[in-house]
Amino acid sequence: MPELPEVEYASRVLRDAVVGKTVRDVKVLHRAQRRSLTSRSIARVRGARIVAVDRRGKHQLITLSTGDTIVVHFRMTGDWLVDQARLPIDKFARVVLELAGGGRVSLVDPRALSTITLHRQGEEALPALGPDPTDPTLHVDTFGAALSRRRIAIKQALLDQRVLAGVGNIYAAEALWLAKISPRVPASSLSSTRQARLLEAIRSVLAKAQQDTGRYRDDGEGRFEVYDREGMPCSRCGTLIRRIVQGQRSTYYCPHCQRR
DNA sequence: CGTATCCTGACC
DNA sequence: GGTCAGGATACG
Repeated sequence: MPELPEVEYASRVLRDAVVGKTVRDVKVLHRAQRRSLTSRSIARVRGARIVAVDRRGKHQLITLSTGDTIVVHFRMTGDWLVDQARLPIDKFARVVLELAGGGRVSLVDPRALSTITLHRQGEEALPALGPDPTDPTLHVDTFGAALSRRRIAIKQALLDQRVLAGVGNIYAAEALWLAKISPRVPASSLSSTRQARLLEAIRSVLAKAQQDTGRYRDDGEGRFEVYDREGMPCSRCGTLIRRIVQGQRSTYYCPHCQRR
């Protein structure tokens, strides 16, 4: 469940659970995570107090009293589980933070593709990222300039975190549908009018998702207009939604509303 | 630029 | 048994 709105929600859950607490111990339960979170890193975390939790794009940043920063990325299937250290561990727990006082936060991730890394103070903790689309100071011109430099399909440009941080496969498709833009047109070909319409659509789709996230857990039909709706009618025109593959990711779109 | 790779589970 | 999955990176 992790695109910007879901990660924003998860980071709030984490913040409420850990800020002000001391890390008693860290346990890495899967070899995939051990590659990035070494026993040397764990030794630096143990005993530190958690000062803050922030989000940037799909990354969560945990600031420690030592000045170090833990960066967590959920990739496809990561999430937090907050409970007590005395309870049985979740089947899919990959990394566990045990807190002083008996609290526990588990990084649960069936596919174990999540990453968790430790960065020293002053060291760059994040990869190169474009602005968050939710940042109100982001101006259309900045977004447009980033798009105009890319000849790749607009859908793929939206997935490039250096263009915008936090947009993933679902909301890229949803935003393009809302803006009535074909996922296959070159990013650089969008007029400034369409650039503006697209940024607005992205913001709208993310804001709506943010409202829904956490409020109704998951379930659900009817959450998306095009994503995972191949062969179903477009809610605007009735044309059947189509699925194509771009950069090894599924793209869903309405071939009528989203012509080039 | 496209392609393979990291993992595991769900589903056909 | 094969395919697909809300992500990103390393490679040729």
